[in-house]
Amino acid sequence: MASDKKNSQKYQLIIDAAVTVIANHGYHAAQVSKIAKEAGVADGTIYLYFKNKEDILVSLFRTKMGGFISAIEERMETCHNAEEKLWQIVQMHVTQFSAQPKLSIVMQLEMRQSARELRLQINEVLKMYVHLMEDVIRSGKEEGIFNQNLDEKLGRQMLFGTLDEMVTNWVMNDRKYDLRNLSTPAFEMLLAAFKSGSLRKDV
Amino acid sequence: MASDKKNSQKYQLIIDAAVTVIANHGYHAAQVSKIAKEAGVADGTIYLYFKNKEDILVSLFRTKMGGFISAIEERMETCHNAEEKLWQIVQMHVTQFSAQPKLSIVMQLEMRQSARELRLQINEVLKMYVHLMEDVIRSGKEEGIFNQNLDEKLGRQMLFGTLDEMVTNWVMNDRKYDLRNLSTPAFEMLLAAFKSGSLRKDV
Amino acid sequence: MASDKKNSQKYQLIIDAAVTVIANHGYHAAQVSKIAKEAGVADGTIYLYFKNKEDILVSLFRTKMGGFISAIEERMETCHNAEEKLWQIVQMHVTQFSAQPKLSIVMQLEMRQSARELRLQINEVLKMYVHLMEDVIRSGKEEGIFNQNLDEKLGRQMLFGTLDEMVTNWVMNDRKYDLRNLSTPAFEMLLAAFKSGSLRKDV
Amino acid sequence: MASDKKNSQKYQLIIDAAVTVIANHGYHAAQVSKIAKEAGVADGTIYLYFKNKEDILVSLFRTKMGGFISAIEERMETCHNAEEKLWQIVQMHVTQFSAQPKLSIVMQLEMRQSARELRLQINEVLKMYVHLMEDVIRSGKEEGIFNQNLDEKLGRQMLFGTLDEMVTNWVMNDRKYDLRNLSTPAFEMLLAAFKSGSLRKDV
DNA sequence: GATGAATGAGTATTCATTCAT
DNA sequence: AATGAATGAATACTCATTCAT
Repeated sequence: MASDKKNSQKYQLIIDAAVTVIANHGYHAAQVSKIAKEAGVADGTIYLYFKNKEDILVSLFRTKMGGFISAIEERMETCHNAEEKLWQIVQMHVTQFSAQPKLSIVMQLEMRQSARELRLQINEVLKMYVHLMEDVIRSGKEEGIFNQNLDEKLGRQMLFGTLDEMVTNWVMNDRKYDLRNLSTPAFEMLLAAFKSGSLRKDV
Repeated sequence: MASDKKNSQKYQLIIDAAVTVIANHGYHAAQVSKIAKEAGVADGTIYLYFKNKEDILVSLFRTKMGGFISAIEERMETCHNAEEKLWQIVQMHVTQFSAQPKLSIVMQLEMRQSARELRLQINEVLKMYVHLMEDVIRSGKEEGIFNQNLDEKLGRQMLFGTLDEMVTNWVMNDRKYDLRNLSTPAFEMLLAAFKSGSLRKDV
Repeated sequence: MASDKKNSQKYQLIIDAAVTVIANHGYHAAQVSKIAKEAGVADGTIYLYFKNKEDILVSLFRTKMGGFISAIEERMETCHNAEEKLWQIVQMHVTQFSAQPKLSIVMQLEMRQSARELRLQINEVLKMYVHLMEDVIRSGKEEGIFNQNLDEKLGRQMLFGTLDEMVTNWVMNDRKYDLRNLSTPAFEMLLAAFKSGSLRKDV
Repeated sequence: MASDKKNSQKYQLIIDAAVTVIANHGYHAAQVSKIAKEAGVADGTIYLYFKNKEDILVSLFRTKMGGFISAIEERMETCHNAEEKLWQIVQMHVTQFSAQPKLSIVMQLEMRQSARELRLQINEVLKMYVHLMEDVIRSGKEEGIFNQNLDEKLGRQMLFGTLDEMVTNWVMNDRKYDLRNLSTPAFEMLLAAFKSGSLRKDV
């Protein structure tokens, strides 16, 4: 039944309405009634598809971030080594946010204002992304491309932290510049960082 | 007069009470009356020292983050080159948060839930830190240590993004490990990243 | 839609509850929650029908005073000259307040304690009554019944001031006597006053 | 001791400060601290001269209205008959308010917003004025100038209601015109009203 | 499935008054 | 007498959620 609902037309309709309302009015002004109005349904109808307001937001995050990560995972399969994979992560991360300005606002600025409890659920979704990143770093080490001493968690923190800060800055500056221009230099710096230890070791 | 108040004993008392309450109960459960009780003053007394609730939080951030940044700036003066300065930023950032667990929770998790308006004021304070970081990167380029093509803003985003993500992960994992152990590998990776371009140029 | 709400059962229910609460407890003790309880609805329901507390009071005044004035205007149409009209004003003013003791308390004593802003809106409603009175005085002059030199505004001030003071005194004396007994002598005095100049002119 | 205080310099200083503050900021914005500041004394000092805030306002009313009524009573003594006395009341009432714009605002608009309890004490002060007016009407009847059937209370209500409404309208219209110009026509109308019955009796 | 009117818990802030100095 | 820092009670309004239709 849950799956029935998630495949239903209105389920997506309501999630997209939530994205629009949050992007336009901000997280704190995104009342359930406003989302219902944007979706063209009655307030009560929301509760036929979602347990409560938090469920809308978690579902929003799961759906959108899920698609985001899936797209990257798909690309991974075409890659021959960790360097290419790293490039795909950087490039896809930047490209996908570039292509969805409304979603960028919601993800980078507004949803971060959410309560602790919701943030925990968001983190559950992000774990997939985290694992993906750590897998790439691990395989890079196995391939001998990255420094053998590279801490996988620290590497992932640098990778995610850098990408996240890049996108956040871009959104906070009203998306005035083309974020995609930063993917190549960012990739090169991250690559150098991940290789770094090895360089010195060679000496 | 404003300075009188800020130097007063109770001003700090109330700010410290706010840190404690937010760390213990979370941002959304931090009612003014709870802060007053923790500080051992009457609710109304709060308003002799702060304009409103938002003012408590902004002052908290300004005071604590101001001290944080000042401590780093002070260290800068003892450094002879950009590499040393970068090390000081990484090391001090990590050390200062390590030493103040309650403040870490407040800064990394709770205050990010604040409303847009408050976050704008927080960003004003952070600008000082951003400038400090960009200054270091710029001087590193001038000294020929960092890649001449290194984008100062992108470099700063990587620096801040990495440090911020490191601390956030540490806090979210209940500070189970010693954050300071990460400062050396993080510094080395960042240094390699900032030098990276130059290596290729040498070729 | 606004009209839908104003015609709704609950709109009137709440206004009548406000009259009762204000009459019984006084203006300053008339909390929204008390009005809601008296009306038998939840606090929040009030805000489905009124913008805020002030809106309840303005609506109360507009509704009640509007009906009051309409009743007088209706009677005006049956009158053949200004003297009859003047009589209707005096008699209806006195009769209507006599018939609604609770409303008299609210109008004459309690609502006058309202803040400046609310009083401005009250004055807007009263303007209708003022115009009605001035129209009668003007027509009396045109009919040659009242003194040609009679200042319309001054005449209206005497008419309203006298009636208002009569009702206020009656309410403040706990409505111990029959206010309607004063309508005939009051009318005769006002009539003499309005004619007065003309008498001397004849000489 | 009470008399000591009332004769003290600061007692009057504080009352005059209250008039100024209420006239400038309105009744509801006239906080004790604002009055203290205007008077140039500390908040606590107020309570050495007045029991509480209400006591300031009652004292204000008693002092100012007392002087107002005394001035009229004094004039009464120079009058030879009720007609002259009536003229003095009308003329003095209008003249005294004309001469004190700030006090007019306070008396006619602002103090009427006061709570029921305060209003009762104000009415106590006004009783002196009421008696004065009723005395004049009674003497007018005894002198055969006014209608023998004239109800003293009703007559007084007309007299006070008319004067009060005249002054209130003048204040509400920002004192744009010379109120004193209305004293003669108002007097003539009132005189006619008070004589009225007698005219018909003569017939 | 769909509606939307009704619910009611929860909280920042002001300001008259006090009292230690 | 004078001060002014400290007190703490009191209240309108929002909005997620329900449920009768």
